[in-house]
Amino acid sequence: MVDNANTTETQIFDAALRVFHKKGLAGARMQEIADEAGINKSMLHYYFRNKEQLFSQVFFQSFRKFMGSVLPILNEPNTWEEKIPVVIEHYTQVMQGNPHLALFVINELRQNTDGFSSFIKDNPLLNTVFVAQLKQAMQNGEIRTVQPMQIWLTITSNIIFPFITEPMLKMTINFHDSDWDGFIADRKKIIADMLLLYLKNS
Amino acid sequence: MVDNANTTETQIFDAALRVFHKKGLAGARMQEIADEAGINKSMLHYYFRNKEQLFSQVFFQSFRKFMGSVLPILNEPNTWEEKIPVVIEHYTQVMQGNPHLALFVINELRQNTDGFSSFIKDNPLLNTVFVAQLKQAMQNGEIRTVQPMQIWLTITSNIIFPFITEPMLKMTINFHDSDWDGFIADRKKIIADMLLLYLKNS
DNA sequence: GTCTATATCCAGATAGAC
DNA sequence: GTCTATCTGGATATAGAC
Repeated sequence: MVDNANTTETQIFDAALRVFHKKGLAGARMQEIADEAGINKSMLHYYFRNKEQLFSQVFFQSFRKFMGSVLPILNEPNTWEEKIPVVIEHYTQVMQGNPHLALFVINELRQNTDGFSSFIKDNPLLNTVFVAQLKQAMQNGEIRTVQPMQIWLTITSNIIFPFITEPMLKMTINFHDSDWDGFIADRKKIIADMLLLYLKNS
Repeated sequence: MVDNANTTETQIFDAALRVFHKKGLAGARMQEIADEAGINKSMLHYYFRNKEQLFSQVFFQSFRKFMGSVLPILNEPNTWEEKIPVVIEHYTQVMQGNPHLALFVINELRQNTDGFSSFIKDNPLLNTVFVAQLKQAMQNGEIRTVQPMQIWLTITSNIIFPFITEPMLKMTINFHDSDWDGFIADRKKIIADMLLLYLKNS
């Protein structure tokens, strides 16, 4: 099988992803993407026709990575309680590997709600095994009755928000880089402990 | 005293604030700001010289509203326990009154870390009465020992993140507008309860 | 202070040689 | 497929009349 991982097209795509993630659709420049890819600007148009289409491809891959990558975890055959730290660990690693991903997706989605809504609607988040397990545990009286969406938002807010405000945090307080890693490590445990304690205490 | 609230200059500033909040620095257009203010485009340059300066003024006011407005609350002479729901309520109202504020500040700050750092550093967040009270309670063994920054991030993440992802949430699940208000009302109580439970359970 | 007209620049996109 | 050169539209900014 031929390795197509390093074709011109993928080089452009990877460069575009980096630039769009950092600058957004409005702030990105085709010239900068070309420079980042180390090729000529016309090549962008040759392979992707125009800026809009190049952006679309980057956006949809990013959206899937941000929203879709967690679904398999939520549908695994372990307990809801076991899933929580796994989800936290998952998002931590996604954020660490793609520092601009979350803010990019949130931002572009906010500005172009209409354009993407057809692609995105019917997100199966609320139909996962995880949510079914939570509802069951609530019915059984094992945990407090709360909207599953509140639980989901508690998990994601607590782990994603620190990353998107990371530059601000490092600026306003004196975080050294070594402190940051420890801070995130602590945070993973705190979030899981806090949520479990809340759910089980009725 | 003369009322200067409706001068051309303030009309421009208010219009610029709305447009910059929605579109960001890179996405905003001077023409759109002029249209929004109902005046001629040259007026923007007459009063604010150029786009950069107009943006700066908008940004710094927004930053103060986002970060600075909570400081008085944290320094009031009530207990740390009383402050928590007040802070949550405060941020809820700021978000509801300025739907684009948080994402705007987070975003522009991320893209121009250097440009604003001198203005922003030495944020007195960690020197507030609130943080002093938390440390004291930890020393007394009244609450669990955690970095105050973890507590602060738990409060802000849980209440701000849902607002900045609001369009996404309304898109991916079926939130009707009436549900949303109830969801936020529930959320305020959940966050406070969850955090207090966690802190007091050692 | 407010407007119209215009200068200047820059980014996206295309034409066409190789 | 890849490059250089160029076109075109749009956005910031200025000049200058009133």
